[in-house]
Amino acid sequence: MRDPLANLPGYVLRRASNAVLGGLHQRLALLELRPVDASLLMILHAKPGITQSEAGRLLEIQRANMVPIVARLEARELIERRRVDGRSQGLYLSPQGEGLHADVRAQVQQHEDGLLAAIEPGLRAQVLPVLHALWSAAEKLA
Amino acid sequence: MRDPLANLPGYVLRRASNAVLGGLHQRLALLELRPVDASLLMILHAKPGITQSEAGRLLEIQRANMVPIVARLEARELIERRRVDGRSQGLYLSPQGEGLHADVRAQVQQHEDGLLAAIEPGLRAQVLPVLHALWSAAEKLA
DNA sequence: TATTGTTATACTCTATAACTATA
DNA sequence: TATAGTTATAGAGTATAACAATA
Repeated sequence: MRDPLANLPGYVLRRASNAVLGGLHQRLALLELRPVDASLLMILHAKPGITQSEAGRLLEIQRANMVPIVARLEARELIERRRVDGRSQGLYLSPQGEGLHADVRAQVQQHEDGLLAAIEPGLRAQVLPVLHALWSAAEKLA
Repeated sequence: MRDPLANLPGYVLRRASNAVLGGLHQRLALLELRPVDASLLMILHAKPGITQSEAGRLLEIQRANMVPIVARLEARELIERRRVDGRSQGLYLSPQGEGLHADVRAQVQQHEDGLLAAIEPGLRAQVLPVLHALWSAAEKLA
């Protein structure tokens, strides 16, 4: 056997994840964004006004680790903070942020089109169902 | 929409991978092993005498980063090094390593059985084909 | 009391460069 | 010249603890 771990779903899942993320990383680097930055831009586009903590819970990133991410995007004037109450602040895409979000969407779309094109047609429709099933199965066990 | 990124295969792939790996991490912690340690034990069981560099290429871990992994397992007397020539050394499971490998196999098997049991039966047979397709699609694009 | 944002910090994982000894 | 193993180091990502201000 060439790769003795190739029959282990968990192992293949991780290898696939790393390989796919690597490709996306390259594409997003063209926009000077990391994958996590891009995901936050997409969250803010879909849920404008969400707080930093809420976004962190959605992405499974802890409060403390959201700080440098938000600061980085704010420093580039891609996002804005507006006070909600004394302790919370809603996050919004700035006009530049909306513009860059469109580029992100395009890169993500091209990336995924490229991936799906390299997968046998009969399997394509199974990709998302299988991934969601694995995700929810793993979370149920935890 | 609850999670605006739930339609992105790459995102769901990463979330699924992290969730699955988290569960495996907990199980292997019972054996005081990290996932990468367990994967190396399985490689050595399947390919005794493989060199450190070859194992690294198989697992996509760079030479330099293999050093602490091998040192950790050797310090626990789970693996042995035998010189092949002046610069290479074959790696082998020690008797204790073989014993622990059996425990690793059992934990991995239970982990994956638990996962598959939480997935709709009709989807189970698609899991490995989809993951391999994603892996090889991503590597083709790179 | 619980939550938000923050700081500081530590640990793991990964990446690169350089060195030696050998092929 | 190329490869194996190694060292040192830097960069990410992630985890915990603590604090002030506010709900």
